[in-house]
Formats: sequence, C-alpha cells, structure tokens
Amino acid sequence: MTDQTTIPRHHHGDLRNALIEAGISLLEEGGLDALTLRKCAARAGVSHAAPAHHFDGLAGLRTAIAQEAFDRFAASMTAAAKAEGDSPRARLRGICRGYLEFGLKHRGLLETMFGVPAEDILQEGNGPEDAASYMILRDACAPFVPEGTQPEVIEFQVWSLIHGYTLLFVSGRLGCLAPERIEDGPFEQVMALLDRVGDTTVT
Amino acid sequence: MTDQTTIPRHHHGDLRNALIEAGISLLEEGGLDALTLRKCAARAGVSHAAPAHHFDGLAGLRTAIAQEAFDRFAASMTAAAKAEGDSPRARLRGICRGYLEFGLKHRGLLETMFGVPAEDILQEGNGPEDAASYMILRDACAPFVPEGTQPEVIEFQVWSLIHGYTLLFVSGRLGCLAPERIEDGPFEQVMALLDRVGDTTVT
DNA sequence: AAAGCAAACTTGACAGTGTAAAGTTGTCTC
DNA sequence: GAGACAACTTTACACTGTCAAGTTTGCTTT
Repeated sequence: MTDQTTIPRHHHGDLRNALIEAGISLLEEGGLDALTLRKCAARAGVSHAAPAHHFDGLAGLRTAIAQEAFDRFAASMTAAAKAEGDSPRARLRGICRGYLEFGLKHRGLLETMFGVPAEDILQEGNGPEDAASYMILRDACAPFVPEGTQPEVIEFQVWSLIHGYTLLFVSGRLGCLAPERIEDGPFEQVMALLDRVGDTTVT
Repeated sequence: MTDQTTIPRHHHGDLRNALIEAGISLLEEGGLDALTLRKCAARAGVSHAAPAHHFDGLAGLRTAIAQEAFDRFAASMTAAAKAEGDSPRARLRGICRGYLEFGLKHRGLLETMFGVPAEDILQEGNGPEDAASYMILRDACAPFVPEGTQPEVIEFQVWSLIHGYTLLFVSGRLGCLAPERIEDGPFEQVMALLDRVGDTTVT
C-alpha cells in the first residue's frame, strides 16, 4: 500500500514521472493489457482523475511511456554497441544482440514502443532520424553502405531483420513458446545474414 | 440496423462465424481498439452475452479471428508465390511481396494474428510448422538451404526480414507515416538482401 | 499577513465494456 | 406431448475512461 504520509494531497510534486514509472511497472509485470489509467493512479497514490492533468488520456500516457522506453532502449543499445568488440561487424552484431536482449527483458515496453502511432512518437520532423536509437543503428550501418546506395536501404535491412526476429522470437513463434535466453533460438545463425548486408558481389 | 426478421431469437444458426466476421469487419475499419465483444454481438444481431456460448471471452474471440485471418493469409501467400514467376528467387520474392500486401490491406488483422499468444494459435504440436502459411514459406525457402544447414535458419532469416519490414513499414516508421502502396518505401532495395539468403561464399 | 489567482489535485457521475448468473425460447429425442 | 439440452436473453456487477464541478495548496501581489 502506498505510504500516503509522504505524498501531500493536491500537490504530488512529480506526478507525471511517477505515473510513467507506475505504467512501466505494470507493463513489465503484466504486459499490454495490464496498463490502465486507474491502476497507474493508484500506484502513484493519487485519484483516478489526476492523470488527466498530465496526459491526454490513456493514449497520452502510453505515448509518454513509449518515449521513456525509447530513451532506455537507446541507452541499452549504446552499451550493446561496444559489448562485442570494435570492428564494424562486431558493433553491428552487438546492437542486434542488444535489441533482442531488450525485447526479452522488456517485452511489454517493446510492444508499447511499437504499438503507439508513429506520428505521436516522432517530433516535428517525421523521419526515423529523430530517434536516438535510430542514430545508433545508422552509425553502426554506415561502414557497410556501398557507394551509390542510400544509407536507409542498409539501415532498413538491418532493422527489419532484427526487429522481425525479436518480435517473432519473444512471442514464441520461432519454435520455443516461452524463450528466456537468446540461446533458446538460432540467433547467431539467423544473424549470419548480417554479414551479407552491403555485400554487392555478384552471385 | 440489423434486420431482425431474418434471425430467429435463441437460435441464430451460425452465430460463431457471424461473430468472427463481425470482428474482422471491426478490425478492418478501426484497428485493434475497435474490437469489442458487445460491438461484435450487435453487428451479429444478438445480445451482448451470446458470444460467451461460442468463445472463451474476448481473448477467445480474438484467437478465433486470428485463426481465420491466418487461413486468409495462407491463401493470399499461395497466390502471391506464383505471381512473380517460377524461379525459386521469384517465388521467394513473390511471397515477401504478398506478405507486405497483406499487411498493407489488412493491418488490423495482421496485428491481431501476431498479438494473440502463440500457444493459443498453434495446435497440439508447438512448432510453427502447424501453420499453413509457414509451410508456404518453407517450400519457398527449401531451394536455398545449403547442405549442412538447418532449414529453420534460412526460414527464420526470410521471415524475420519480411515480418520486420512489414510491421515497421505499415506502422509508419520507415520514413512514410501513412504508406498506401508498396512503392511508398524502398521494398525492392531492402529485399535485395533475400538474394544473399543461403549464400555461403566467403567474403 | 491577507487576498487573489491558478495549478494540482479530489469527488462524483456517466457511458462503455467484460463477465457471470439466472431465466427464456427453440430444437431434438423418446 | 414431455423432458432435456442447446442457444440464446435479461439483469447485475465490477472495472475502465472521461468529464464536470469542487477543494486544496502554492505562489504572487499588495
């Protein structure tokens, strides 16, 4: 039960962040369906109508949670990019591994991040470049962009491959119904296709 | 308003299918959030409690809709496999194009198909092979499986790439916020990576 | 210190939703 | 024709999102 003595009535002080944190907790514990405005409010120790002063309804809260989750995801990807070595191939493999790790540990957050409308996530510009996490992907892909090829092509190849693998794997569609570790699926073998990204030799 | 004269009270005759069709209509029109038991019941011309005799709650209805959607998807993929020619590469490209077409035309259905728990979708066996649509993918990938490689590796490479691209594209994350046609994104260039699937030459 | 204003809540109400229980109607079998 | 059961309907309740009105708190001005 929330300790009401530490939270003054009518002026929480940092309710917006408290609601976002409460929402993240609910998503981590119970997935998408577990997130409700009233439950967030209860966890933050306020009435059910308090969130309305900080968010444009449940959709607004979800968007704010997605934005916070993207920040955490970007931080996670930054660390992952360095985890497997300094060569461009190793960095690329590292961020793909980090992507999947994030999905395994935070499935509810990942589903929220990619469930909110794209236009609510991006700022005024409308390209994916707005996202810090996308810039990490871009940096890692840059060494593999052949001359005369738009960088987006390579970036979208990598992103599609790892995003698709992550969603299919964590949702139990790749042979293991409830995967707990990366090794529960053929991650290394599937990601071998990354070695072909940017490869323009004729076959 | 539903024509009540054609549906006898207390014995609809084919209510289960009527509810599934109603659900599919609601998803096509308004996406995931538009699907509710009461709206399905209203469209089928019955009371709000009637679905309970055919489905295990809203989750049960969603699962049934997903199964019907997978059937339609498989039919769509079968047609797509033949659409671009008879060579193995053309067939593979064809089903990927068909996958994306399906996602563009039926975004709500695709999100439902991959949003229900995997264990509710599969029959007694728990591999993806249960799904008709997966067998189409398997057939198309078979020519590219190198000796000594498990077929799943190649299948998962292809599935991950097209599934990821489809979800990112239709949800507006690949540079075009509301894509209407495949040409609104760099599908052909991104899918060029398919030509590398199964390629074991040393680089 | 007091008054006024606005922010930041709370309280209460309503509509929509899912689910459960009890009742009613229609069909089938004996 | 009677009985049993399937296939509904009706009623009720809890949960949820949202809105409107009221209350409390903090800040600014006099």
